[in-house]
Amino acid sequence: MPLIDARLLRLSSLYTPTLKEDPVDAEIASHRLLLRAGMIRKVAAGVYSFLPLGFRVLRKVEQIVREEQNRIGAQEMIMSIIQPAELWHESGRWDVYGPELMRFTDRHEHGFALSPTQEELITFLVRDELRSYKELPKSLYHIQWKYRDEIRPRFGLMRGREFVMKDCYSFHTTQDSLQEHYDAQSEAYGRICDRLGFDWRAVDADSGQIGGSVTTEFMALADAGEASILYCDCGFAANTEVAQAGFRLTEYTHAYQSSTKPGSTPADAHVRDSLDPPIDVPAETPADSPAHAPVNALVKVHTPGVGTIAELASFLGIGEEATVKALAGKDESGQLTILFIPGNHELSELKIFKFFPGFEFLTDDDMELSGLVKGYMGPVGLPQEIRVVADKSLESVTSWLVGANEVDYHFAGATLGRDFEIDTWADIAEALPGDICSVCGLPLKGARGIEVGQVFQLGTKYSETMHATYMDAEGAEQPFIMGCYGWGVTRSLAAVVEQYNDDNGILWPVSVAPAEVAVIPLTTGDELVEPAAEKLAERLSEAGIEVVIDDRDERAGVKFNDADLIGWPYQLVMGKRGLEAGTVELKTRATGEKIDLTLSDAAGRVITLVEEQRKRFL
RNA sequence: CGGGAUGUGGCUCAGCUUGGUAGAGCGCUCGGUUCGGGACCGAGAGGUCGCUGGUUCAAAUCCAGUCAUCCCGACCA
Repeated sequence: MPLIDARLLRLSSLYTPTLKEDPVDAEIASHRLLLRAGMIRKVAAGVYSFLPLGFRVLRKVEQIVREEQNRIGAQEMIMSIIQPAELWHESGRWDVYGPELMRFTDRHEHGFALSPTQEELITFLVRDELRSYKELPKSLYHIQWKYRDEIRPRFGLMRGREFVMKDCYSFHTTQDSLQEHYDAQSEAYGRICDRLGFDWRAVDADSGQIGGSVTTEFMALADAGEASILYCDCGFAANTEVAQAGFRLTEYTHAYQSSTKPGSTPADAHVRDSLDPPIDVPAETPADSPAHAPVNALVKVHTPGVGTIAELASFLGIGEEATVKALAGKDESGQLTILFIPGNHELSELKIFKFFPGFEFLTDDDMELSGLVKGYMGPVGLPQEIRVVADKSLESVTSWLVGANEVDYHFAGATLGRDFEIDTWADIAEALPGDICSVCGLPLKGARGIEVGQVFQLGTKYSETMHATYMDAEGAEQPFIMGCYGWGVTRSLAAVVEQYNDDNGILWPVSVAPAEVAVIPLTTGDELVEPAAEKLAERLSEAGIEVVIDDRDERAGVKFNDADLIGWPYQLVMGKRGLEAGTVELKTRATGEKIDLTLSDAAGRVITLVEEQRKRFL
């Protein structure tokens, strides 16, 4: 058996150890199938080797990214993974990055880091040689291994400690110039998503550790994704971390009325929309019943032992969205703060930290000391010294159902401006699907996503701390205005499999498939089948098609199953039966469709199909 | 780091409760029969039972520690 065949991939000699059974440690589709198809193997937690077929796919993903970067004028280079500690000290991130930065010491006791990202090195690289405004703008990228000692690597290639990332850095003299390249990168990222076949969304996001203010994440939609996003048909889309939902007005304009039945308990109470006309109060109702109160009156409701939102909602027989949740904490100055958010929402930690750095919740003891009643906090009658903050979505809600600051009691109909005031309105609640889009007012939809890319406008954050400057037209030193653009290459590979798989295996889009066409002779050694298969494979290969031939001495079932598992997009099945009638079978993996072609037509038809697919992904 | 779980031939797992001989299926090697959706028959190779220590006449099994891996949470391409 020849070891090398430059044109044809031969399964008989290819190293692709496929597995019949699911590996026990693999949970999600991409991890499971890439292992089973013999494309990757685990080395350690979050560290994988790419076997020949996996490597081919990896190279194809890289090539698509490379072409789209080159197209917008970014220049490819390659920077080292090993980086001296001094650079990281200079930017201040040696300490900030924390244990996630993989570090080591050489024999001379010099500290180094394995690169998790390249802001430091690229800034170091250009600051002494890119000196004049005449040389700007510049955009430089490389596709390189990255190292991050993740707290919890998981899901195979999805969150590894070693992964391939394309990272690009651009240098500008003006914000306009940065914006222009940022837009070009965003468009390039959209094209990469399209060429990889992604169902994707570009979303507003948090800039995290990298810093900067303007940023967009590119999400491949998939249930296995670690990110959650909210989007709207109007085009709005954001990472749930930062999504600011519009007012959930109608949900909260409820007033409480106690039941009118004599001897009734609060559990019989019902909640009605405040815009409705007042309900009729039957004649026999006692004169002191709250039922006689105006609809928006402040009503104290006895709610014994009801200390949580869930209990309150079920006790009153209403939805959690009709209640207001209170949380007590303090910021770094020690200022006591009560936060109010819609009852069915959670506080967003990311948002609260932006408003109140160092915010932490009050302990039960602290609450008692401050005179707060756990489980029954509300805005009515709070001491002056407590700062009262409420989520923006509550601003237009006039009537609140809240704690009465007294054990076992809540207030219904607590009215903003009449019964209480809010000191600060802030976006602090995490938005949910069904919340109102702040752009168009329709309900938001939710989805899970895999973050495959993110673009940032860094501004002068790194150039200032690392003194990276150029000379402007007036001869004055100016810090570079920078952008950076990351794309997860290995993660993209996993994302493709997440979106393209079925019970039998992977359904590679032609753009990244390890080969475009598989020729599958069903009987080896047969004087009719074997030469015909070799000839057909040869012809396709000569036409520039990437062909694999399954020339292993295996039974038909094994070949079919491996072909579907690995996911060759087009499979030409050649059996004795068909060939005697002059036909071969063409199976399209993505659709499962099988059609018979005459032997003489087969090559031409498949070449046309592949070329159509190639165009689709260009 | 907190919570949960698992470590037994290459893979998937049984055996552990109740200590005494290490097992199955798949895969692999050889021979034969088969050959269009993971064949069958026969023969065979292959295991420090994660590691260390303890209890015991005797430990895969009981005890302690430790390491690794996976899942949930806090961090992120």
